[in-house]
Amino acid sequence: MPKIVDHEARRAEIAEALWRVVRRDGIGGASVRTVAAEAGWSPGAVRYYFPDQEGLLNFAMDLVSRRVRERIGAIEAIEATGTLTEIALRYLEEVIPLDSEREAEFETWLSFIAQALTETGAGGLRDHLGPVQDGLLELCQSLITALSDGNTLRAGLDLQLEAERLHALVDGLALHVAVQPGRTTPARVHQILIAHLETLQP
Amino acid sequence: MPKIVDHEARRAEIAEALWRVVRRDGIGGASVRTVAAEAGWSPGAVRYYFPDQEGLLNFAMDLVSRRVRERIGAIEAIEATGTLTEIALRYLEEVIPLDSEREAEFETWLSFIAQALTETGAGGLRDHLGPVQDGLLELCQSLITALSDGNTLRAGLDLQLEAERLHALVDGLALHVAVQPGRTTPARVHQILIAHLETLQP
DNA sequence: ACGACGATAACACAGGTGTGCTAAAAAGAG
DNA sequence: CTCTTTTTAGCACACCTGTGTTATCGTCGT
Repeated sequence: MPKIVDHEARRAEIAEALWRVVRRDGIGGASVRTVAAEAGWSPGAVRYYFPDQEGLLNFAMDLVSRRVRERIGAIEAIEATGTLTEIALRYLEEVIPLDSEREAEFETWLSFIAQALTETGAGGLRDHLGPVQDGLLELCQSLITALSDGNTLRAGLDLQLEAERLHALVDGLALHVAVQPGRTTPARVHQILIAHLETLQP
Repeated sequence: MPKIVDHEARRAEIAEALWRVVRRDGIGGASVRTVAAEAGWSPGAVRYYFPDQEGLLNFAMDLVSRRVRERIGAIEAIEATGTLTEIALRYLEEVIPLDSEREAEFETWLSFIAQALTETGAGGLRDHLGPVQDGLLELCQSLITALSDGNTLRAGLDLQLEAERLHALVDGLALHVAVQPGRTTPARVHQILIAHLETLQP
């Protein structure tokens, strides 16, 4: 029997190289050859795992999607000390790109979004947009629900609307951090999120 | 004397063709040839007005930037009837992509952002990011200030922080409209903005 | 040792790209 | 009409792209 490699792991490794290329040169710079060079293999080797580049791009975007949702799922196990608001804050900051790793992830994701929006109808990159969006929205929903159940929420609020408002705020902050990190600093994001959560309190 | 054409107008016309190509095929699809075909000229003609494609891209992005800021400036003349909150709402909805034209503009802008973020340091597309961002932030600032001066604002609010929070909310909503127009409808955006402005009232 | 087969590399081809250069066309002044 | 300058089209070159095909390498069970 010949050498056996874990295909899925190898594909993930190549996809991560794709991310780095996309972040460095934009999505247009992600050719089979450049990705192969970034990953440290020959173009032929890359094409063994991905017959065409469309499949490569799709896999890479899907992998981002899966990683993001995994991370959102993983933070269920976050430290549950302090007030409910403090806990909610900790959840949210897990999602906003405040360190360089998540910053890279968000910028890459932004490139994917821009590319996916050019495709009309479903069936390509566009299919990966919804799940990530949904994951973050569901997180916001469960946070709002938790605040509500803990009587940490003003009465008479529309919970669904508040979740969507929080969701938009979080994505907007993430975008601002990416575009103008000098102005929208992590500390500033912290302040704005605190202020927002406080306005939800009784 | 030879035929005289308005260079600036012709460049703008070509830049608008560039936008259409970017929106349809992504920024990678915007070559000198494709843009020329979209604009209805020969590649040579396009190259007469833009010596290289980097200049073309820069001009096109700068033109978006100028147009957006012009539009923000132009809505100073908006109808000033109703409560201050209603007026503020009308301003904000002038900025969020709720019709197909501004939707196209926003998607194109998103592609530019993604591409600009790949460039390290200043000097390229990245220079056009700040001004647009600033324009929208300043609009939010003046709206918050107007609400404050009109005693339509809760006491004790940090005006600068509220402007930034509103700014992030607006950009997040715009992003959500672009990514999931099915879920984030214009009517929903309207509701969320109203809810947000109401939380700022005394 | 050997052979079989998964994994990798290499090459070939047609097509698209940016851009430098050159020839043609158009249009008003004299 | 003719000349002059601006504007447009066209061609050529080297380079990069995706992908199909073919050959080589490495590793293991026998």
